[in-house]
Amino acid sequence: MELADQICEEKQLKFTNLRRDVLRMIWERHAPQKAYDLLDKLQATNRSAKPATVYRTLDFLKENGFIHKVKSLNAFVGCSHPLKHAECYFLICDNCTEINECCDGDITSAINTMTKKNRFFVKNATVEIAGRCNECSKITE
Amino acid sequence: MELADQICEEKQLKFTNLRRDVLRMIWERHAPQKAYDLLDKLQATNRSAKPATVYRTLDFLKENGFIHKVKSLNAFVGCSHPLKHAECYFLICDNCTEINECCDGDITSAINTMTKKNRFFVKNATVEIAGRCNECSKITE
DNA sequence: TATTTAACCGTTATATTGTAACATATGGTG
DNA sequence: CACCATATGTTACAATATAACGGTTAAATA
Repeated sequence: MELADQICEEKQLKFTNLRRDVLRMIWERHAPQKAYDLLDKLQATNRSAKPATVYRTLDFLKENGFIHKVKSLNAFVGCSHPLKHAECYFLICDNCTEINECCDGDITSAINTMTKKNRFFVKNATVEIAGRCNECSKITE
Repeated sequence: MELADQICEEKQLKFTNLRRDVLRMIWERHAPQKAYDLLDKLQATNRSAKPATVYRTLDFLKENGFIHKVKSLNAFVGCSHPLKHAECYFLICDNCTEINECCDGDITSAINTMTKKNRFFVKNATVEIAGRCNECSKITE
């Protein structure tokens, strides 16, 4: 959060209460959160919140690298290093729904090699790996 | 399509007209197609088609490895090698919307190494790379 | 052949996810 | 203060997806 403050100041972005609240909510849980769940929470203190309120705010946070959208879940998680927002890959446990952001250079360079071979110019790579975290792999089937 | 026929026979799956039609529609274009677009096309010949019709059929095709869902687009593409359906990665041109299925061992092994390091047990890896294909990179900004 | 059963499909309804468009407020700048 | 840009409020709706139930079909077994 303090980092977000810093970055907004540097980039001259308006880190309004609304944006601050939503980012805080997202960081409150370790698991991806749905837009409409965030909306419910928002409405607890901000009666006028509507879908557009949430989606606009999420857009701002996404564009500025503070959060990621997890596409396989249609849900949102905080980004733990907004400054190098690009090479972020996710490990998503389908039992406990915890999510783990990983930045792996080997994956990045494998992607780069592969895309170069295909003469493809990458803007953005989505890597979302679903499975079981170590804890959950022991317990349930 | 013939391959699909074969596989269904081997696996004792019922490759009904509906399923066959939807798979054919998906293969008709090289770009990912939306569920509701497929529904529109279906309704041209099959008045009774409803959302559930399409989604059920897509589920069948997905579960049996004939198609992929492209999560970053909420759209569906044919799988070019249903028999080894696992290590499929996508290059998605955001200009012409063509999509390219790639099976890259280096990416797979980078993912395996990374997940092992994190003691994570992979069930399924989604890799969707957005950018420009060679053609489109020359033309538009 | 008759009976059973499981899968497939039709149908209605509704849930979930996401945007468009326009009005109003707010805060910085000339 | 007047102006402008950006942010937010508000209404309406579009797009994506699933639940639930009943009828039909086709294959399997008695």
